[in-house]
Amino acid sequence: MARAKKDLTHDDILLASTRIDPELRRRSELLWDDRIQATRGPKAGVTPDDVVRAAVAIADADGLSAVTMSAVSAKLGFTTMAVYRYFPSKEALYDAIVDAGLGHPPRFAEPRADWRAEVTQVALAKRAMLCARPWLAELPFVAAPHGPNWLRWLEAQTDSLSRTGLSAADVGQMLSIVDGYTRGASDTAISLARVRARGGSVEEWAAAVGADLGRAIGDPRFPAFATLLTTPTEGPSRTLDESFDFGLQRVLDGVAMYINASR
Amino acid sequence: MARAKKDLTHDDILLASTRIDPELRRRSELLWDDRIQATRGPKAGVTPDDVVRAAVAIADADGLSAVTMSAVSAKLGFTTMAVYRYFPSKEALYDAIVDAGLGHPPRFAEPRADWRAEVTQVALAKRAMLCARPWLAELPFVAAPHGPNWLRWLEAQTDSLSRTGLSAADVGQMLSIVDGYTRGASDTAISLARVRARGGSVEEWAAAVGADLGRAIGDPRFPAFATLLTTPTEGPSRTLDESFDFGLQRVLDGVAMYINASR
DNA sequence: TGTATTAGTGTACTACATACACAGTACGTG
DNA sequence: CACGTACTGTGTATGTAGTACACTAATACA
Repeated sequence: MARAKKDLTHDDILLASTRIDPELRRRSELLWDDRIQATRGPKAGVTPDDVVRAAVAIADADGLSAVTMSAVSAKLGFTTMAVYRYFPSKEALYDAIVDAGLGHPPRFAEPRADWRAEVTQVALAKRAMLCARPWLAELPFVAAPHGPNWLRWLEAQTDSLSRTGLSAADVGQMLSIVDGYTRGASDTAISLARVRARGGSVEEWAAAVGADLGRAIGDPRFPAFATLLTTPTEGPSRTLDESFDFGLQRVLDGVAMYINASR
Repeated sequence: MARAKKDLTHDDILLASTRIDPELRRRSELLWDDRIQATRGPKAGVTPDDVVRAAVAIADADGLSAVTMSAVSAKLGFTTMAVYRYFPSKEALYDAIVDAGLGHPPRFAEPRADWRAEVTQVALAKRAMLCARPWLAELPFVAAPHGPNWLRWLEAQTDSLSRTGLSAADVGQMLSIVDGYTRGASDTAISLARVRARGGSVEEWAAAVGADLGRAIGDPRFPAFATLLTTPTEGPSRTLDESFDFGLQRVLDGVAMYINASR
């Protein structure tokens, strides 16, 4: 079957080097380039990293919407426009706080464990990181420039998955499965973490979510889901974390099945 | 092991009915209540649905950031404040366009297919829907009130998964696995769709993403990922869609394995 | 000792969400 | 049938935020 021209393969993505939007390129460079120390002029009072730290602190304390250019400047003791000396736009600053907020993945213990234990470890750590900084999930990950910390997480998972003996293409595929599940299935916990971060109670959050889902009960349009909600659970109910881990193991069962079949 | 008090189980989420933030409750009601037709006063020029349609059209055409209260009003031929007669805040309007944007899941053919085929069908449809309206993914799904269309998608997946004979709790678990993967693993395609929607070319997007990932090559911090990028693919490379479907099948392998073990 | 360069300031402009008071309209009751 | 009431859309105003631009002051190099 002929492949339509616009059906991009993963390989195509890497033959870059064509003209990139100069603004995007600039934003990306700010995440990677060791900034050149200016020689003339007054000494800078702070470093770009100080700016990022201030912005992250604000996001941690009061959520992403509190991270305004003037709030960051004020935190540093400057007037609003000062931040523009370090980041040309709010978007560029946001790129930087995302990468800073991601932090580092866990380091693997030596001697190395098997791939499955390691992949689980990183996935749980990533989920925990997202819950610790729920504002990260408010930003589009893929659309924005990728910084070094973003790659650190990819590297960790790639490293573990490479130990399976799969081909490079298959490793990439398994990576996207695990990471897709990790990010997608963390949404509920992240939403709870966000409410908590703003001082809301768990009960409040549960009430709001439960009330909306509960509308299914008695509504003829949602019979199966209503049954799901009203059937009492046999045995102990899982916490959100246990539920995530259980699901992860089912996903990894599928991954393992493919690995075994590939040998 | 004793469970800490704050470790919420899925069951706890449903014993709602305690005090809910009145603003949230109001926003939720706007998604569900059949609006009471006012008897006195001038006749409304448009319905709330018209407002939502106008807003969705703007989002489809120019992205979420173009959906401002004045843009929506202008599209309807009104001045800015008119929209506030229909939705008390921009957030409430956003709730409504999210639910409208979700649309309906595909209807299952009769006679019904097996659960796996149906789950695949809905997952692919959901991904296609998200790519068709990439602005949906910019909004926090879980945090916002859930409208009827949101439940329709849940209902479809629940319905299929219920045919497996699993317990209600397990159906819910499998649901969150499949939906987690579906949303998480659609990110890349959504990001591409967003660029396309704004008139950007595929090459442009690929160049930007590829350039950032390509920084791993030659960087000693990312050896495994660099290898992943530089190893030539044997055989045909997958498109993004094929890749998603392949991953989904691996996830469903894991789900099926659990189902078989549960019998 | 200039002179180019740069850090932070001050001011101003724009876009946007939204509060509030108002004008006109149409129903329902006396 | 008239009047009050409730409701729709308007006009105006305010606060917040992002950011352009010109300015002042500081610093190192020629």
